[in-house]
Parts: sequence; structure tokens; C-alpha cells
Amino acid sequence: MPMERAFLVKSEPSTFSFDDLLAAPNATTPWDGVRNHQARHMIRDEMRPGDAVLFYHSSTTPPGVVGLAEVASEPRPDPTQFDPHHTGYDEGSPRDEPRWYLMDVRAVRALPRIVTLDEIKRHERLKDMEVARRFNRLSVMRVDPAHLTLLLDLSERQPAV
DNA sequence: GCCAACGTTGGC
DNA sequence: GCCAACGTTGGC
Repeated sequence: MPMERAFLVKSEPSTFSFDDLLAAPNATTPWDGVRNHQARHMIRDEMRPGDAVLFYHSSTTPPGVVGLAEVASEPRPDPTQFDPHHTGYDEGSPRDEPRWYLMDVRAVRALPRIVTLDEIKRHERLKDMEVARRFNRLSVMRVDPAHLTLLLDLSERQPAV
């Protein structure tokens, strides 16, 4: 997998977990429902097939990175924005210039162990990751490729006490 | 369950 | 266009 560009997506496992992704057909799912402009910008204008994606579980005990995935499609309009029965319905989104985009995400592998948010915050070389910033509510964020490599490496080893 | 951050809504 | 109220996110 190319490691030039890396991202992180957050999901509450009670809604959609990394195991759910592994169990999906082709271990792939459309990452729909993103309704934040910054996240939209990343999906539409930055993320491309093959980019690495860290899969982060939020609102868990503990929260942390549990899996490696990849972008598995070009960005395309999120069809749920046009569905009046969907919670992500956006009445004002023009059909010819849709507001919201998605990309397919494919599971690569579960990490040998969770790398917790707490561990990231404590790690001298990971503590600057965007996900470690207080009150960061973005559901899609950039990851420094060096941070990606280090975090994957760390997941192969026991956590520091 | 609390609460800080922050995006959205709506009255004016 | 301002800004208060409200809703959501997500760690703790």
C-alpha cells in the first residue's frame, strides 16, 4: 500500500465497527453520512484510491485506532443526501452540484492490538496527531505518513506502561 | 451524565 | 448580518 497519504476515520462501533467492515462484502463499504464541510473537502479533493486510512473507534472504553483500511474508490456524491427517509437528507443539496461526497473504504487488516488515544497522547512522537487534539470533532482527518508508520509499528508491540 | 467546542438555526 | 439558543460530538 502506498504510504504517501494517510487519513483517519472515526466511527462509533455501536453504529459501525471495524468488525462490521471486515464482515462487509469485499470488506468494503461506502463511507456515507459525512455532513461536515472540512471532512467533505478531504473526501472530495484529497482522498484517492489506495490512500491509507486508520480506523478509529470513538465513544468506547478506551477509544483508539483498531484497524488499517484504505480508500477503495474515487469520491462520488453521497446518495443519502437525496433520500428524504435518511437522517442525512439535505433538502438544499442541488442534484447537479451535490454538497456531500463519500468514498468506499476497504478493510486491510485489524491491528494486532488497539492503539489507544491515551497512548497516542503520551507518545512523544505521536502526541501531535490531529486526533489527539482536545475537542477535535472532525470525523475524517489527515494523518502524517510518519505517524501512520510509527503507529502501525507500535501496534505490533506491547504498550509502554 | 457532564461539559467544552463548535456548527446550525432562526429571530430581529 | 448579528448573536443567542440549541443540537451534536466525544472524552472523561
